[in-house]
Amino acid sequence: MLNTLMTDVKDINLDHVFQCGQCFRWSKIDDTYIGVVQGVFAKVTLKDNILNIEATGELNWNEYFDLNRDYGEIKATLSKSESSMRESLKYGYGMRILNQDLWEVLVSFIISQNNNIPRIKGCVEKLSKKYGNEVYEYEDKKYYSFPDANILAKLDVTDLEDIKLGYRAKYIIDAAKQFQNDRKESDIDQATNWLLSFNGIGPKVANCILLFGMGYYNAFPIDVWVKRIMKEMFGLEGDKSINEFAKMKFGEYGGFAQQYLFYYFREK
DNA sequence: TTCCAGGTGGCAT
DNA sequence: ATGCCACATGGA
Repeated sequence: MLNTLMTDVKDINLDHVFQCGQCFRWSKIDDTYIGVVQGVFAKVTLKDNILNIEATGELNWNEYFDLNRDYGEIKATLSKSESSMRESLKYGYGMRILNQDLWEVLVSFIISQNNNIPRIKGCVEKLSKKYGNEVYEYEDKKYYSFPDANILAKLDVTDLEDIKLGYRAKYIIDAAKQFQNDRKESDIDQATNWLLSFNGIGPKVANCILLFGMGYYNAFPIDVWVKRIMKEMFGLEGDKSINEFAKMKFGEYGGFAQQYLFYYFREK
């Protein structure tokens, strides 16, 4: 196991990072989070501003946890432009947007449609167990990588019956056939069009993928929770007015704002 | 039993 | 362009 220490880390809390709804493959045992990233098994703890990572392989953890970004500045800016954000910012003070694998995010959020978080996690786990590679065994539990697109592309929907993906199984196999990692989209509009060309990816899922898997931090996913929040806080209804408001109010930090709000209201 | 969950595709206006 | 509605699954 490789041990990595990140000292003096700021604006980070592992519960906020892993439980804010952006990822589905980390589990908590006592104070330790355990997961698999890019085929690397890892145990993560945070104590006294030291992030301790034990992993089975090399990974740029600095990038994964987005540690080069100044979240203090982001929170200060959001707080200034919209004072009613402050409760959410305070509540989820240690949230960070992880730099996750695009393919894993794409599939995970196809699964997320009309679904609940515990079941999404279950589906992603079962998918990994059946079609990923065994990466490590820890305390009598085996951990698996998320399966590559070329593995899932060969499957038939009947192969996925026991994963209980429902009608989403077809979307995932089709997406696996269509997915190419070497793409040429260079801005958010091109990337959005590429995502919307997948069957089973609509505006909401596309925005989640843009934000969590492609580094477009101005993406603003609008789901049932965000609709409630926007109506309650600002009296806004309809995706169009919500999008305009987010763009005007949060600008390049839209994705962060959305995530602080989502996490606070969902936990509340 | 019915309703809901980080929605979307297909079809009718 | 906009408004319904079916869609698998499991927990409340």
